[in-house]
Amino acid sequence: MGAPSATVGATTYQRLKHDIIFGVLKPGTKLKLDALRRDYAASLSTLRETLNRLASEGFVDAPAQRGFLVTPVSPEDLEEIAHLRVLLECDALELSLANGDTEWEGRLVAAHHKLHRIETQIGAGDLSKTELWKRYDWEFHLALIQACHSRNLLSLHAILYDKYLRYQMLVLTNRGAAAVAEHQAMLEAALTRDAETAKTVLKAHIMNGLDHTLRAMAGTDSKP
Amino acid sequence: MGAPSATVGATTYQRLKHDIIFGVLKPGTKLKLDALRRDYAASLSTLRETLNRLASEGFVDAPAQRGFLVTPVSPEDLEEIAHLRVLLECDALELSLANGDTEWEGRLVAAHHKLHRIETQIGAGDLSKTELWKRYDWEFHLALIQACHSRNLLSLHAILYDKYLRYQMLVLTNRGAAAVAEHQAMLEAALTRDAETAKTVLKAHIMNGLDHTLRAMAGTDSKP
DNA sequence: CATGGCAATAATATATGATATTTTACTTTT
DNA sequence: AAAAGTAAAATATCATATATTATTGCCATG
Repeated sequence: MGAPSATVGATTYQRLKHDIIFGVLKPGTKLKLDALRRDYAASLSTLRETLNRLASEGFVDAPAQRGFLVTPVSPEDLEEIAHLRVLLECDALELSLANGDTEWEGRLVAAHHKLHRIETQIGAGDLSKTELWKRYDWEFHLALIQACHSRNLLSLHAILYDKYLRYQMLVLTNRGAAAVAEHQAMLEAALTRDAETAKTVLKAHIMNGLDHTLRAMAGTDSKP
Repeated sequence: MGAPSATVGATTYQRLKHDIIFGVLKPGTKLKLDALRRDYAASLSTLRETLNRLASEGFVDAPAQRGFLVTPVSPEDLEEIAHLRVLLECDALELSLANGDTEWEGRLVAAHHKLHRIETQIGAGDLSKTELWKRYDWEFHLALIQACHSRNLLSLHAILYDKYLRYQMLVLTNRGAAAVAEHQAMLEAALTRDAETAKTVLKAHIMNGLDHTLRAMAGTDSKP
């Protein structure tokens, strides 16, 4: 039972991407192929294939002739990502509210329930269950837009969500009650098909998170 | 002079991508590694790296354990792509009009001039200079949004433009005078910083192209 | 003491060949 | 003609080899 063992390439891809997003591999880190071969138990060819994919998604930089490194971070980059996430996710949300059927509503309610549970359990300081919490956050945001029926839109959005997430993981803080209320408001607006409200709250939700993360980044900045 | 010979990987990437976009490799074609090795004079490793990159950009499909194929086409996919291109390019255009300086205006005027020249030379039926024409079209659309100052936005847009272009190349027709007028209108709106008009025209420009291509696709459809 | 240049070293890009698995094609059987 | 089983082709992965390119440390020169 469970997923039948996937290919080496696929698991390496997931592990590397995970480690970049969750900060195991810090921004700017040089990715030396020999070291990676040990750590990820994959051959050179497989690793290079994986790194090329991550490079084209923007999680890895591949300057010509000098290998790979974890894509660096910057406030400007985060702002761009947040901006794009607002643009795409709001658009997808509108489409989804227009198309979603009852099945979709069911999945949305379920996703929100799980997210709400863990959000209220965790509280504003606790960071022990971060991975699970972020998974549920992802599932809720995905559920919201899933009825947009555009594979292209969904796959672009997934990448942006992950890039945004990396910055959140970098500063390791959470906004607590405010975010909970925003999720609640989005659920309600979605169920009543109030696209305008839903979009407004979503935009605020993302921009507040941006603001929060930017402040935290400035706080932990290396410059004194 | 000229670009110093790039790496094998880079040139293979460009050639493969070009051949997919311009229909040398038809949608759905199986990409057999052995054959590619001959045709593109690259080793297996290099080819697989390239194909993985193209896969993550969506030009190639890579179903688990059964190699690679040129991503198939469908009217739905084209509609999604056109929709996304409108969304991103209009947003970028607005930002660009807000930020562009005189240098930017200069590059824009130059790009339009080249495009206009070749557009009026070619006429509605001629397809001999297609590649050059499309290059100038790209340069003009890029010039319009280049002052948006968002690397992330520009790189997403570049991929969408290429995907849209593949469909246009697939049906090999052009809209003639109408498109010329739209380009002209966009240039003027851009120079007068009239973002609303520019966006409206741009949206119409893309949607008209979509419509045109969809009709042509329906016409050459394999089903009788 | 700084600086420019050069050799030694490390790392990368590319290529080749080998093996285990998996698909696909084909043939035989019922 | 459907099912089953086998042969052939293709893929995924790996180990290794070579040429090219980047990096580092050292030395001479100013």
